[in-house]
Amino acid sequence: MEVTKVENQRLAIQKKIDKVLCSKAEPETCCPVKDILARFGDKWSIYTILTLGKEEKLRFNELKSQINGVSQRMLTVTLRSLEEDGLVSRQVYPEIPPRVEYSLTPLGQGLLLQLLQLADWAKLNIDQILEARERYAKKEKQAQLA
Amino acid sequence: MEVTKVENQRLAIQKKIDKVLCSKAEPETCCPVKDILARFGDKWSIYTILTLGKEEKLRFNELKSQINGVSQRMLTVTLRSLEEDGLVSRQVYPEIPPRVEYSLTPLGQGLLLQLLQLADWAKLNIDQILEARERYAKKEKQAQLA
DNA sequence: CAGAATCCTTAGTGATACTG
DNA sequence: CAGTATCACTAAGGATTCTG
Repeated sequence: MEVTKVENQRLAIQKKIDKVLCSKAEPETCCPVKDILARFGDKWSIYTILTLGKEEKLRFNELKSQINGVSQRMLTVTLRSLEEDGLVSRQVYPEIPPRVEYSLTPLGQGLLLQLLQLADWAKLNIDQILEARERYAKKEKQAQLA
Repeated sequence: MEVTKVENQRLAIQKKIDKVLCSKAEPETCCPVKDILARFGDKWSIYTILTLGKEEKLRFNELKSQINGVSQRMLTVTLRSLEEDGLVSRQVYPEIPPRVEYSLTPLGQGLLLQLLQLADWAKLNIDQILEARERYAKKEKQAQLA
């Protein structure tokens, strides 16, 4: 019985993978995971989403000062691409000096929750990963000596 | 009552973000999410993990033929980095011709589950994202005409 | 078969200067 | 303030050739 259960779980996973992993043709829009990952797989998107998640509404320079190390250019590029995907909304107030407020859309908030879940897993397993890296580094060293 | 509940949820999220988002110093090892994302934010890692998740054990060329478009070099690089993090195990059989079998470690299987969860979200929301992109493209076009 | 090594192209990123 | 435009650099990725 137990064995069948595990077996069934395995099959369910394989089935899921098959649906997610469209192996051929159209590299775009075909694999939704890949497409989503491309959104925050870059250097600044995660930080931007997390920072906006904390504060609800932030102006350009507020974001820039809270995201440590980002350049003006890259923040602009990142915000544009997030806006393009409907994850961030951009509210322009036609004043002088100009004021622009950024915030997460409901869609962006949904993604934020996914990121936080991933973060839970990451925190739970980061030590294992760091250990694995050390082990690997040691093995490398020994291989070089030989 | 309802309001307080929502309010509390919001605070819980902000707290979580604060823990995940270490804003200053040590860019490495400090933000676990970023660190994990760097693992499969690249071009081939996800495909590799998903493909290995389907088949349990695969040889180098089997992987290469199943991951559509990957070069020999990039597959090697990807596998090495996944092995380094303890996500993939590499079993060498000292025969002639050589045989090498790759498989997910328990840690890698854990990450696979996370990826599949993300995939669920992705599939659920990909349409909204695509719509947002179209809307954005239209707005861009109109702005250019003006 | 499973790669290592090399070279080359280009996309991502960053610094700087300028503008409504 | 909130950008845009330009240039320059680096690293990711890919094509090819060679090997135990």
